[in-house]
Amino acid sequence: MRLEDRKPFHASNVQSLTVLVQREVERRILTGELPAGERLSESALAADMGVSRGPVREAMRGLQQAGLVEIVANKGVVVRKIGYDEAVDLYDLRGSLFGFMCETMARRRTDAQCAVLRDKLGAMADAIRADDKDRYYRLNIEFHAAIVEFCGNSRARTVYEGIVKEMHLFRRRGLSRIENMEASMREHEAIAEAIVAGRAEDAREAGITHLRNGRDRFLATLDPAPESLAAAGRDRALRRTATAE
Amino acid sequence: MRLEDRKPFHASNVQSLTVLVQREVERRILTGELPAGERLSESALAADMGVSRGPVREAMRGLQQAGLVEIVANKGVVVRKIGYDEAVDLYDLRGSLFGFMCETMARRRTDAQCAVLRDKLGAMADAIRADDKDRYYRLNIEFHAAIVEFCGNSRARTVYEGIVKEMHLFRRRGLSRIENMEASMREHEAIAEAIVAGRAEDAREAGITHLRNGRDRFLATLDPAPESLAAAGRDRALRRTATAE
DNA sequence: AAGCTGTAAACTGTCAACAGTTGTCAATCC
DNA sequence: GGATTGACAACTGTTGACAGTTTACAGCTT
Repeated sequence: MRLEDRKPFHASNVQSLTVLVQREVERRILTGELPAGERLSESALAADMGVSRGPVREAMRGLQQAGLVEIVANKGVVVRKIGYDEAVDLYDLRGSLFGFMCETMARRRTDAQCAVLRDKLGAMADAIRADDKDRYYRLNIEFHAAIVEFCGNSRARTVYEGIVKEMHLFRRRGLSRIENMEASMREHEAIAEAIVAGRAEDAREAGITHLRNGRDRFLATLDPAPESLAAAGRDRALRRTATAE
Repeated sequence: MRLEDRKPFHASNVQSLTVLVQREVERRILTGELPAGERLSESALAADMGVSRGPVREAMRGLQQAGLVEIVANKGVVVRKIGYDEAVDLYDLRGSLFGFMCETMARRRTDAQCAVLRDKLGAMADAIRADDKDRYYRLNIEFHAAIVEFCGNSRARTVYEGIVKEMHLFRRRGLSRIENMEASMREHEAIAEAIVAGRAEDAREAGITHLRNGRDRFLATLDPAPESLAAAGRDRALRRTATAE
């Protein structure tokens, strides 16, 4: 499939090859088609996609800034590898940002936005009753996306979405499973309730709590959870040595 | 001055032209040498720095991802222009991040790090006694930088520093002035105290408060402060029309 | 046999040239 | 007179080629 064939034609869809290449490589990384640690050859990518090396190089530069690849001078570019501690840091940062966005949306919410949140919640409750985990997972993503969008802080949104992408670099399994739908649902309800009521501080805490629980649920599924996770005030150098992988 | 002459030679300093160009253009943007809204010509930049257009294009791609420039297909690159509302959003986001970093440092702090904070505070008190605003300003930056570094979350640091850079795109004056050193000092003391004591939640709130106050002090100096700032729950579209500039 | 050295292949960094697009401006038509 | 069209200039998008570096491997030395 040629890159240009993806979307129906429209003037605004005519992008530079750089953008197309960047999007495609990003997709391959996020789907795991290009696993973390993989070394990327410019010429190989260029040949594979039928373009010259220029656009590929530019795309790599963009992906580097986005944190998805690392570029070493005269050696090449590799898909970033994320260790256990770094993943925990990303989870925490993401949680803090999500809390901020919940708080911000609570301050700026409109009735229409609140209605959207309520709709999503209703659909999620339906999914639970039908025991449809896949549908619940999709709605879960939509619920989060709605808050991210409605918070209205576009820079926060960019940063948040970048971090979510980056987190895909850490392991791959488990990311699309929600074991305890009921617990997840209760947390969503708490978030939505606080936002709708305009209780900004409560919304922030509910958002952070939700992601912290999600983090713990996910990390608990990992092989031998390094004890460093629980220990507070732990030394940085020490943690580095305990890096997963 | 040639780009290569900046630093003493070391193997790790041998960077690609792309990196050198990106750094140089970033410097010109942050110093205001290239004002917001300025249109950048690849050929002109390339000629000016004595390189070809390739590295310049790659550097532009990096600066775009960093939020410092905007690239429009087939039209060119312009230094990003930030309006009033966007600046307020950036301040809020930065505050939230700084709070997160204070909180995180409070959890992970070491004695050596606490000693550094105390040293900075002492030096700042000296600067106040000497009524040396410039010195206080430098130390203020160092104090913030220390927290950013000691929080240990490297991704948070990257994001935070990127946002600080981006904020330079909004106006330029006033950014390097601190009117009320005593008030600023008290806030710093509150942050440091909470961190040293390990009171993470207090540290977070002190950090957020500090930046919120800084934001208000700065925004208050702007010409006709749009009333939108004070109004909570304000409509997004309306705010957009009130954009400064 | 283990380690070192030199050579060659492969790849990255950079450049200059070509192709395609956008914007300008003057001439033309209604 | 105003709007439209066409050509020209300037610039961006892309390409292929060349130079310098890294890496792997074969051959040599100890």
